[in-house]
Amino acid sequence: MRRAPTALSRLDHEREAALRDLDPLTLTKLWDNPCWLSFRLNFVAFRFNDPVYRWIETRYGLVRPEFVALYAVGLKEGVAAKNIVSSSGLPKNTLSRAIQKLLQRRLLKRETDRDDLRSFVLRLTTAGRAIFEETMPLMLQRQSTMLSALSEAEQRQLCELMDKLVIASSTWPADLDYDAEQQEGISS
Amino acid sequence: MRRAPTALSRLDHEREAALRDLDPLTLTKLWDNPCWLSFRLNFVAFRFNDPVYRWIETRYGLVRPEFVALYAVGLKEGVAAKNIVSSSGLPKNTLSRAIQKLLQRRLLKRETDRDDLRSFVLRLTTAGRAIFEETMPLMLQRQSTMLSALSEAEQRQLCELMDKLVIASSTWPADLDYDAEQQEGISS
DNA sequence: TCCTTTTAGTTCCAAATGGAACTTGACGCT
DNA sequence: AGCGTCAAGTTCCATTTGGAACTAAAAGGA
Repeated sequence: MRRAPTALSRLDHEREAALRDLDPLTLTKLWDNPCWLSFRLNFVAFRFNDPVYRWIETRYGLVRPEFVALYAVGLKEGVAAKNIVSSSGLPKNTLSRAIQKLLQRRLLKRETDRDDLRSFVLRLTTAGRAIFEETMPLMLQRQSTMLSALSEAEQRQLCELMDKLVIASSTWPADLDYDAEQQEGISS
Repeated sequence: MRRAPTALSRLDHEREAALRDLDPLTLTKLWDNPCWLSFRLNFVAFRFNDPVYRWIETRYGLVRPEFVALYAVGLKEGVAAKNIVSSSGLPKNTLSRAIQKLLQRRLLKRETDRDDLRSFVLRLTTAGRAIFEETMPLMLQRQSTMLSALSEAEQRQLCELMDKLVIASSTWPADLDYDAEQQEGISS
């Protein structure tokens, strides 16, 4: 079976420590798995998401889609639900409900968009912004905890490589069988 | 507001194309977001996961946790449910159900572990392995589509950087407020 | 050895989820 | 202007989810 480019390399101290702490199946998924990219991405993303969302849920009683919405509005006042939908990948009814909840709790306010009467412009209330600003430093702290294994240069590299992927992503087919058709030259 | 290390750099052609295709909020989350790491990770991971799981669901009628289990057993015959739980982050009852479904559909078989009578050893049936082997090339194709934006050297770099993060992950606190305590020197 | 604590996996049930249909407004075409 | 199509957001409802309690087996003490 094909392996990840780093398989079996660098069997040093850190690696040994990791071998002890991680489940054997995790090790297989990491170093004996042809699909190395997705597992690493999901694994590292999960190590960020899980503590963050658990903390936010216990601290503020906001579930994931609710915080996604609040965070989005915090980053960019005046967005509409549709923007949050397409930037988050969550279904639009889930976000509709999340926004309703945030409106009820007065963490968000909205006014109809005068240019498109179907749409609403979302803003944070003072209470909403307070949560956003309280949370941000914790998330940044988590990020820097995670990045502390890398040098400054490596952090910049990682950022650039991920950027390239994101930028290229608009050219990736939305469907898997389309990827395969491209490869095999099937046109039907 | 702080920005990602790559913010405003490299405003070249690819970047312009991406600016056109992506939602404005997505651009903010990418290049005007102090938490650049998590958004990039989640974004790229989603671009892999979403087509893959949709395809598997329509093709085989397997939902995500079911395929997670099948794939795990495919990678490493003889694992137990607990291994899949700790390597996937899914709750154990969800995986219990997924495995039941796979057993019913005869994609998986299991025997009690003679060393631990609480536990079961899982294996793929022929039908299960067929799905695993049919799916793998498509996932690899998706992976190489995604990586095609990077040179060979960059791909190796990315793999190594993600490896470092994964290896370091065992030292990251499980809880967010613990991260913060570390930073602020709170001991209670 | 007996007893407490932990662990693997299952079951229960209230809550979240997400596909699909729906409502209302915008856009395009003739 | 009139009409068909598309888009933003909501509602409906069957399904999935996941926390918590549970069962049974293993591990850890004293």
